[in-house]
Amino acid sequence: MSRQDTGIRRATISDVAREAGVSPSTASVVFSGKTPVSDATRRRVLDAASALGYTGPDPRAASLRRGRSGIVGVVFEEHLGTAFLDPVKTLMMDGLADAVTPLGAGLLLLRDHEPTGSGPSLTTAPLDAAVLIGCSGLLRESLETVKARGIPVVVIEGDAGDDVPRIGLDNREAQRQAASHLRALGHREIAIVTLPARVDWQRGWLHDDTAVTVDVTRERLAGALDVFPDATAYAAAGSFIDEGFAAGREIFADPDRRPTAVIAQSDLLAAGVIRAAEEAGLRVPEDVSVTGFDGIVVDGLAPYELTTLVQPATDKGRAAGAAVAAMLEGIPAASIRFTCTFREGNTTGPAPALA
Amino acid sequence: MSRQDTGIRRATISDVAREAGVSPSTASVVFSGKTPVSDATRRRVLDAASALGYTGPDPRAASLRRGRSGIVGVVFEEHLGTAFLDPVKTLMMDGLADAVTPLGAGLLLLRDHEPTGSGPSLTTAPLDAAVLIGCSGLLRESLETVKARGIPVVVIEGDAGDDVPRIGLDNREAQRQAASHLRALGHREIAIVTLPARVDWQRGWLHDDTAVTVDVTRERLAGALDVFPDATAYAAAGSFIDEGFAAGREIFADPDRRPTAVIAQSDLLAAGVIRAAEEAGLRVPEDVSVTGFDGIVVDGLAPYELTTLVQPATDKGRAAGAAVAAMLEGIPAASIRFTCTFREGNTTGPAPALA
DNA sequence: CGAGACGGCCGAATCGATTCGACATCACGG
DNA sequence: CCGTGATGTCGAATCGATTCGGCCGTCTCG
Repeated sequence: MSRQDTGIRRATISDVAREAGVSPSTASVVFSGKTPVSDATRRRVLDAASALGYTGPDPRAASLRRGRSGIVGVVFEEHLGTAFLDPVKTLMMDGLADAVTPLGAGLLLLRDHEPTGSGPSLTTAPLDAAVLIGCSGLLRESLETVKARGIPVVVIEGDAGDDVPRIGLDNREAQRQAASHLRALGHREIAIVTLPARVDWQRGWLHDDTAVTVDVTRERLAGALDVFPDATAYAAAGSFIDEGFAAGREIFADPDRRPTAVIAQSDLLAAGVIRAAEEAGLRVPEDVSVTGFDGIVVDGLAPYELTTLVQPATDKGRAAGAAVAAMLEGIPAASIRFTCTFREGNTTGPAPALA
Repeated sequence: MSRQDTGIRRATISDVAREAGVSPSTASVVFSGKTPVSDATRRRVLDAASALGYTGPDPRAASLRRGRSGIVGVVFEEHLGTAFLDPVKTLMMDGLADAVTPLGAGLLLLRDHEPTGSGPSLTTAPLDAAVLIGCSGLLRESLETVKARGIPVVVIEGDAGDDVPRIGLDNREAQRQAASHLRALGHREIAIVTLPARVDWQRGWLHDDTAVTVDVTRERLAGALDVFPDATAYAAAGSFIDEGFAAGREIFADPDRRPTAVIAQSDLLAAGVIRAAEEAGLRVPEDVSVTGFDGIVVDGLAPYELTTLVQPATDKGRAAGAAVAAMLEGIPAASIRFTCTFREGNTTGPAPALA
């Protein structure tokens, strides 16, 4: 009934064993290769299998017995499609995929807060481990479920308590480095374009620093403020060029109060800011300097080369994968904090002489 | 042993049942809700569960018994990270996610040709269904495995034989429409920038039409050639702005043989072509017209509005999800062919008068 | 007041494969 | 000629939950 209605049900390994005249255990071993089998037997089993159209052990049954499903859940806090719009996340996924593949595992996409109820959540999916991405408070909830299920967890860019390995970045220090660079170039009037301050944030000026609940945003902001305590900050609604463009327009709106440099918290934002600057008739970097963050390749930004902080996004993913692998082995995984590298491009230059 | 080494093993539903003083079947029913249970019993079971730290049925066991895992595999033919660079695929994933969520299923990312061997493939993952994306011959192989396993399959943008539902696009007709538009505007000298002609294609002029093995590329090319048989074609190595830029440079290189219009097979390529045109000192659309394909929002292309073919990318994903859902119900799903809508932007205009 | 209906709960079989200790066989060296 | 290993195969238990027929007690309606 519940079976694929081809009338007859698929062959099982017992069927194959019977057909081959061996015991199920032997047949099983032929497929798993856990134990040596004589060539003759192997041949017989394999022949029987293909005769019956048996394509290998049912993963469901295997995973039950093994206690492993070969699936690592990746939990996002945003709409799945949105997550992949972010090149950094994409790169991380890449690294993650790289790292779990040799483990024989695949990546299951999960949403943090499933809206339509019935979806597969942390609770119902056959996961071996989970990787949480992001840092908003929302993840806390997911975290509890997962920890309760006794599944190894790793958190990327977020804080999940001390018992959960964390893959992070030296956001504050890195951002401070970029800020110092600008300071050294003589800049004093600075505007900051930040990533969203909160989930569901609408773009707008950031007057109250405490309003920032997203860790990454807060840390990078702090780094910038370390050097320029008086800088103004405008928070975008996402890491997109268009958001940066909108922010840039705001920032360059009043000719009398134009900053000489803009610190953007992502390369995409920076690209938008540059475009806004061009629109406002400002040359980059002669009239205004712009720094980014991430070190990704912004498609279509040429000939500009962003002055930015290069973060090892792929490595972060890979590290998360490695941590998962370790935990699966029973070895406790340590938190890792990656370091960004400052890269000077052609979007920053000496502060223009005072008008 | 193989257990999570917390010393004691996790509680099972039988433990809970015992603790609550009911039979395992009753306890099971409390969680699944398949059968009415008295409130008193439910309470007892739930209490027992939380006392034992039982977080719900083990998905592995459940899926074995149920014959369903709640997982739909999505097979890409490229590096996972690369796949998400394409906005169209991203949108499709979105639609797909939407459509399978109410089904209670999640999306498992799979690579067609797992390089490192041991990865989870179509053969080893506990899939309820699979969605193949893309169209190269490589997928053929995957297809066989999946069909052999008796798993429902849907193919997006590709041909998999008549017994496999296919979600497609009227690529040729649509592209022809754009070409006709240009023709009506008086254009006669046309260059086409195509998507990759083959997997692992290096960018370059396309001299031999038969070299094109990728379906989408071929169909759109055919549509353009229907109207402009003599058009030259340059095949990019991927759907990126930078690729379009590179192609554009080639195309605009020789001032004596510049086309008056460029048909790009994707919006991203078109954006790059426009940028190349600007670089060459050509105005769009006064000196050269450019059309795209996809109808996506190209981040940072403003103020241009591409003349393009809008394809219902999200709907394609949704349709694939729906097809999967149907097949899971035992209802055979039909192939669907979506229609693109021509949208005129400000990147096409009358052909310039002859110099 | 009795019979049928129905809500609730239980038993037992089942899903399909894996695993490990036991066992048979055969070769070889002392 | 027999003990000792090595090699390969088998049996049986197990993984954890689901499901369906059946049974029992109560409620309802005639």
